[in-house]
Amino acid sequence: VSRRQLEREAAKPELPGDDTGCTVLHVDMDAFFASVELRTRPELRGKPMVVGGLGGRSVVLAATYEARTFGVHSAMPMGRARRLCPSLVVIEPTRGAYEEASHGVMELFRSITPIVEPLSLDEAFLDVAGAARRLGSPRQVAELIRARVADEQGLPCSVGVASTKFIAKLASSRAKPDGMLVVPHEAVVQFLHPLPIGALWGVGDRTEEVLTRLGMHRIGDIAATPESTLVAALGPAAGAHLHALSWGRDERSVTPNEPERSIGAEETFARDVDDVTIIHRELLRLSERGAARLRATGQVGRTVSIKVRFADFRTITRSRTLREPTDLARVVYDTACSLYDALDRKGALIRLVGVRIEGLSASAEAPRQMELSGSDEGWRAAEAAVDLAVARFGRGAVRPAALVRPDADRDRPRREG
DNA sequence: TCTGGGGTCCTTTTGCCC
DNA sequence: TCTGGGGCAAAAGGACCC
Repeated sequence: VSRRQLEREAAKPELPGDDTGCTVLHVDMDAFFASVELRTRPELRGKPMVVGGLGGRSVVLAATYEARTFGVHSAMPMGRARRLCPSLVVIEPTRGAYEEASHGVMELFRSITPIVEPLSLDEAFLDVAGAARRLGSPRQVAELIRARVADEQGLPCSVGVASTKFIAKLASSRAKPDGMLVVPHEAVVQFLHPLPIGALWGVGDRTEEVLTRLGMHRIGDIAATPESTLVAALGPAAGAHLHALSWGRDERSVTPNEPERSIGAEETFARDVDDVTIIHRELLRLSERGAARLRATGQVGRTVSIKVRFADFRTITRSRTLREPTDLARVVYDTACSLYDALDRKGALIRLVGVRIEGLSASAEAPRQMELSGSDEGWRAAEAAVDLAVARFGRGAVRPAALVRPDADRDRPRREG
C-alpha cells in the first residue's frame, strides 16, 4: 500500500541539482511485461490492460498505467482486477519475450558501463563513475539511457540517480512513469524523511504493522528512534539496517556477476489435489525443469527442498542435503518424493507443490565421486541425451515415461523400448 | 479480495559433537 | 553418570522483493 502511496503522493519535487558524486543509477522498466506486449499490439495502447493468466487462480503480473487508474495493480487477484475494471484487457504472459527484452536492455546497459547489477528481469543498478569522461555527468548518462532504451527497445523506463543504491531505487520509483530523478547528496535526508515507512526497502506489510504500532509513520520517525528500539522490535539485522537506511546510509556497492543461490520451480494446481500420483508426476516435472537448468548453467546443487501449500494456504517446506551435489533430475526427483512421502498429511488437499535446489556450485569444481556401480553415470548419460534431444527437437520431444499419460498415444503404433 | 512464480535473506529450532 | 554448554550445520519457517 505504501509503495503505491509513494508513487502517487506529492508531485515530483525537482530537486535543484547537482549530480556530483551521484554515480549510482537505478533503471526500472515501466510496467515491464505490459510494455513488452504493447510493442506487438499497438492497438491496445491507451486501454487498460494487464498481463496475467486467464485461469481462476491467477494474479496480475503487470498493469499499464491506464489500468492503474482503476486501482488495478500487480499481485492483485485477477478476479478482483476484472471487477474493478470491467473493460480490462487481459493478455497471457509470454515469458520468452520478457527474457529476450530483458537481455536486450541489460546488454544496452553494459555498453554504457561494465558495472551492471541486474536485480530482476526489469531493473538494474549501474555504476557510472567511470563513464563521466566518455558520456558526461550522471544526469546526462541517465537521459542517454532513457533515450536509447526508448529508441532501440521501444520500451519506457525510469531512472533514479543518487550516491547510494537505496536512494537511487527510491528515486526511480518516484520518477515513474517514464521519468528521471536526481537526488543530490546534500538533499538525501530532506528527500527521505517525509516518505512513508513502507517506502523503505525491506519494510513490507508485517514490519510496517510493527512500526506503526510503535507510532512511526514516516521515515523521519524511524530516523528519530534509537537503534536499540528498532533492534528490539525487529531483530538485529533488520533493526540496524533500517536505521542506517533512514539516514540515507547505504554502503553497498554495485556488484556485477552475483552468482545464483538457488534454482527452483513451483506450480499451483488449477484445482486442489489429493491424488498422490498426480503430485508425484508434478514433482517429476518440476525436478526435471530444475535439473535441466542446473545442467544448462553448468551447476550442481547439494540441497533439495520441496514446498507444499495446502488448500487453506498454510505452507510448509522440507529439505534434505545430499552427500554429493547433483544435477540429475532422477536424484532430485527421488529426494523430493521421499520428502513428500514422509509428510503425515495423507489425503490432505494440496494447492501447490514446488521443488528447489540450493547450495549451488559450478559443476566443474564440485567434487564428484565416481560410484562403482556406475548407476548415476547411466542416468547422467540418459539425461545428457535428453538435453541434446530437447536442443535439437524442442521441449516436449522427449519425456520421462511417468509424464506420458497412459492413454495419450493409445492410437499410435507402439513398440517396446 | 482470496491470494503466481521466481527468488533472497534472516531467525529460530534442532540435532550432533566435543 | 549426570549435566551443561559452546559451536556448527542443517532444517524449517517467514518476511520481503519484483
